[in-house]
Amino acid sequence: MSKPPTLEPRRTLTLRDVSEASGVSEMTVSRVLRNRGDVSDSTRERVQEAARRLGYVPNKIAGALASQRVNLVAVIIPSLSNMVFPEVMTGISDTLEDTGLQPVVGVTNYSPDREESVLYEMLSWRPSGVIIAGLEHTDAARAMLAQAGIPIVEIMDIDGTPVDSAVGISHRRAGRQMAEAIIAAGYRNIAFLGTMMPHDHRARKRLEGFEDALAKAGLSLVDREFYSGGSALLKGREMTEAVLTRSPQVDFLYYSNDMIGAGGLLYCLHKGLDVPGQIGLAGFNGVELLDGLPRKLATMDACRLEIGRVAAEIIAGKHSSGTIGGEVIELFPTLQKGDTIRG
Amino acid sequence: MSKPPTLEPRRTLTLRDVSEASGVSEMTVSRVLRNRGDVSDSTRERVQEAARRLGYVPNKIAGALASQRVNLVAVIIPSLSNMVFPEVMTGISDTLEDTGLQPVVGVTNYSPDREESVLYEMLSWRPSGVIIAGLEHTDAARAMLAQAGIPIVEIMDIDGTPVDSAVGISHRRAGRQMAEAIIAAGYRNIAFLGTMMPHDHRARKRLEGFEDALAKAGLSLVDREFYSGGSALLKGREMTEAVLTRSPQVDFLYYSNDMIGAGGLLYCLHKGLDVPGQIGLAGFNGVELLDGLPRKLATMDACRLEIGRVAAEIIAGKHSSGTIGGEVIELFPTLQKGDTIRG
DNA sequence: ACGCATGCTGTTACCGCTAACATATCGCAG
DNA sequence: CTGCGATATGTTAGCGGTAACAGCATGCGT
Repeated sequence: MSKPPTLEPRRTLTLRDVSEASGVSEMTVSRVLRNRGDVSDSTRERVQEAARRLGYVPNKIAGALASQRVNLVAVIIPSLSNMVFPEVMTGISDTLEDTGLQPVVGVTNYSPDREESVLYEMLSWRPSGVIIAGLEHTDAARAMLAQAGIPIVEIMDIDGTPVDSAVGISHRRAGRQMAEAIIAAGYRNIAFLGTMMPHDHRARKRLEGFEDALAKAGLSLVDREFYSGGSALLKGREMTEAVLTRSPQVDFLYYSNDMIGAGGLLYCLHKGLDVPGQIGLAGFNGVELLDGLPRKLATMDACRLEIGRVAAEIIAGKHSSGTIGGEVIELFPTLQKGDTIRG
Repeated sequence: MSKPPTLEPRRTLTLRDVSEASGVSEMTVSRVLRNRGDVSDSTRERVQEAARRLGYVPNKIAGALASQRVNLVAVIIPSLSNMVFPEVMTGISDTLEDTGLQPVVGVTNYSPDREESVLYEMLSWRPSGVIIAGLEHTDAARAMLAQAGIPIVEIMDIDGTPVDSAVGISHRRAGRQMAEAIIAAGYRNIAFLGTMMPHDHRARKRLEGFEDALAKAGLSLVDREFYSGGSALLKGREMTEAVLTRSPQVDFLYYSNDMIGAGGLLYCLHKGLDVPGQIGLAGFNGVELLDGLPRKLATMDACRLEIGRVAAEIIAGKHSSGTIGGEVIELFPTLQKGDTIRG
């Protein structure tokens, strides 16, 4: 590596360097760079020129320590690889865009312990707020959240007691609604296919709501199949084959997410089954992927974008409601029957 | 909100609080909490107990300023929603796991200006290293990277000149290889379908390599179709229909990514076309999704996990090669012919 | 007995920046 | 001319930790 043609980067620059280069005090440089307080136009220009020429990048660590203000928002989610959280992130980023706040992502892989340590790590950077998925946390994590003294928003789920605020949907209700729609369409031999992850509380709650509604109609699941890991599309295919082989009487397949539902749908179509006449299917999430499938899978959208948007608004303090903290905002997903529930 | 039953969190705790609560100096508390230096067992326990009881969370801002050490690695990528970067992230996280380093993600949405400002923002937190996608950056961004005085790893692509280190594949070569395989299989009327994004340099380079190889065989693309935004699966379907309608003689469809390729494949199968006899298809990336498709799409994996792993190793300073900075590491993707190229 | 390494704890001086206050300088009403 | 508010800049004192070094026992070889 040849050294760059300009100034060699001997050590990192400080305000003092810019101050010396422009002949004013550090304080004035600080004011110019933060665009705060009164500075004469001539000084401002001189300082900006010097900063640009030197390639000065301010040290936010020192700035944050001195000002006791950090423009970071901790976002803690279980995973990035399943289409749902990236969209929540989009909602958050878009809303935070013009607030000066910046999201910082931490991933837990659905492990409560990992969540706890990620949270600890992020809190030690003293963020302005925390957005965290789910209502289930370790006792220690809950205590940290409560003590942090900053706005906390638990997202995705509202079936439980939040530490501070919550934005999400009722997964129990979502499961119930889907069951009711399926029953109303005349299906009676219903199977469930989903994740095995013991820590996917939202999938669990949907199943609970689903079974409640079945029970109310005097029905119960005729079969169930669980998976973990691997290609969701492929798993959906394999699980569907397993269920249909084991329980040929099944006339409806309820999947815990759209990806495995899509796999199941492809399998059924491949087998030449009559969908939705002979057999119906439904997933959950309303992922965009489904638009490209040969037939549209029934699903419920999880209001992901909206959840991100509202959570960010609460943190940024610009959410409509005037109350300070402690609100639970329920969003209502719409059921899209697609082409895989008859009627 | 009722106040928690224990101590009210009046203000955030400092080392001093723990120090007073345990009757030792702040320095000793600091030593205990960082597990550094010699501390007697009895003192250690007393301090830990106090810290735990108070719910003390250290202030890394102050710590970083004092120690001039920050355990963060900036990771700057164009997007999170397309399956490829999440997997790179996994490689990075896994490798950084036991180094004490922590990745922090910034997303640019394929905008060079946004990349520049995200980079500026992250550098102002003085990270220990930067992992950034691609070799194309604004002049200002390149200057910042060069001046930062920390290890920089540009990932995904090696067709160009890196600021410091680079880990990736040659997309030009990848395009060329795929073209050669297609020609060898006897296809002659080849169309390209891909993103229009002017800033997806890697897709562009693949296409360039692809066309080079075609030209060398005396061929050229008989049609091309571009898209941007929307559901990739659906777009693949629509574009494929458009191309096949417009240019019925086409016997091979080369897609710039697997997702649109999958859409195209589903369309072809739906239309009852003979794949790969009558028409062949290929994508790029080797995404796991493909495993669930009725037929396996030909593709080339982009070595995503490996790229993340190696990049993180370089930052962590534990990469095999003894050299200090400035290395270009080329990875070699394998071509998977799947079921959509004949022969 | 002495010297010296070793274990444990405390003291001091910053890290780079900003809040708060102090200090010019100037225009202009009284 | 005086006084006072606005404008523009500088000075001081931290923010909450940690590096570096300074005590002060204690143990041990000689």
